[in-house]
Amino acid sequence: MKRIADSTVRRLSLYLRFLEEFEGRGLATISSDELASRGGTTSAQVRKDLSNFGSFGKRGLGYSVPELRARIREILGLGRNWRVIIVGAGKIGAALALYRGFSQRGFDVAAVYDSDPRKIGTPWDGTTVRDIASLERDATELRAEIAILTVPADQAQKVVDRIVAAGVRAILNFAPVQLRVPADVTIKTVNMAMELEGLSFALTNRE
Amino acid sequence: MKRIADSTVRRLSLYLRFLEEFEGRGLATISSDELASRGGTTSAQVRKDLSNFGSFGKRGLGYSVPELRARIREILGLGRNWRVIIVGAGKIGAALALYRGFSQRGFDVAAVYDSDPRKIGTPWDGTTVRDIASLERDATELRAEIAILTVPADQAQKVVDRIVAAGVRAILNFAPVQLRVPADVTIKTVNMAMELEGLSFALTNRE
DNA sequence: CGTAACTTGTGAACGATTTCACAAGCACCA
DNA sequence: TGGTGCTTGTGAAATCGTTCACAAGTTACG
Repeated sequence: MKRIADSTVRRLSLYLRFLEEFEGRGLATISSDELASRGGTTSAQVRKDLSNFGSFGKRGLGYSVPELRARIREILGLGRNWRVIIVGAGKIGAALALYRGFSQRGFDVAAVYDSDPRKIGTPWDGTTVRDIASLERDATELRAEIAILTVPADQAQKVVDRIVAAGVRAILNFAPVQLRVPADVTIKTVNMAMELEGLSFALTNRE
Repeated sequence: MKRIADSTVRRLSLYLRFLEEFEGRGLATISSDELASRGGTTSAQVRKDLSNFGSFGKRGLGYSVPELRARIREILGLGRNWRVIIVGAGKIGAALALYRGFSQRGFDVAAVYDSDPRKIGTPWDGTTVRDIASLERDATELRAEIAILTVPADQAQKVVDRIVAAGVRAILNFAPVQLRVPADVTIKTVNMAMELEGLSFALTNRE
């Protein structure tokens, strides 16, 4: 399959959100132009993005909202539920676990891990915090596909190696470090400091 | 000034982190190649990034670690402290406020806002939660440059309009919606759902 | 002082992504 | 049925970002 740009995938996510909103309002069809203006892009961009995967619209009419929504869900792999583990039961991990959007969107938190003996065994939103030492041992039981990493920076690489060893092939990293993973593992890093510094740069270098 | 790519700014942040680490270890100089391999990029990329802002290296030798660190800090606008307000005292807001890296890196939390009467007035890490209604009134006192937005999606646009009205020109948005702001306001959106869907796409469309 | 080893800074080539522009398809209506 | 108005899908052009490749500067050393 043709390589798809990361920016395209992000926009598909965005379109999906708008389509859900439009469907909630009972709209039957939508044009690439309406979708574009809602998402801050252009109609040509919307059509190009979609054309990577087929042709879903009707000339002269636009796109059927429910159909396009279904197609994008399928493209993004949201036709099924994913098993997620959260590694690091600190403040950020807790905030994420409580975020309702998660399970609503088909990402089920299967387990939460920590290395702190004071946290291990404590109750956590219907389950209990597990010892990070049992990560590999639990792997066959849980068969998690996605890991969310919220451990301190200095432990992140060590922990991510074990996550990969446990068979997880997609990682969302909140630790403020650059992690190394094998080529067949997808990792996305969300780095607060980097975002803030981007804002600082923008404020400083206004013309 | 020449327009700088977003990707360049993100890499500068990354280089800065490495330089701090190297300086901590007492290294005096570093080559573009070492910096590159540490950050998963190429030496040409490092040099091109830096060349946007001047020439800081010595041919044959590389870059002085302390000097380059100082230069990048200056470029990113980190030579001063920034006043930050957190709008939305929920779980995510709380997790962020407690994140130590913030103040360490020169981003001072000047105030926290919420609209929930049960939260307003409660103590919060040395200050108290303020009523979001007083946002504009507080503006001249606080002179905040950056706002971190962690309110529910359905309130986000309304709140962001008020943040802009209060004179804030840079916003880090955690609400899972696309926000509209005037052209002179910089907004960065961190959207968990979008990141997870990116992982879902990657897992689904492996060749 | 000359040469070898190394590394920067940067035009030019390349590759990827976005925008343009238009033929072709569809619905509606007279 | 033919004409009008609208919107898609997509090559081609333009723009943007990355990689290549090499001249030129610097140090080390005999």
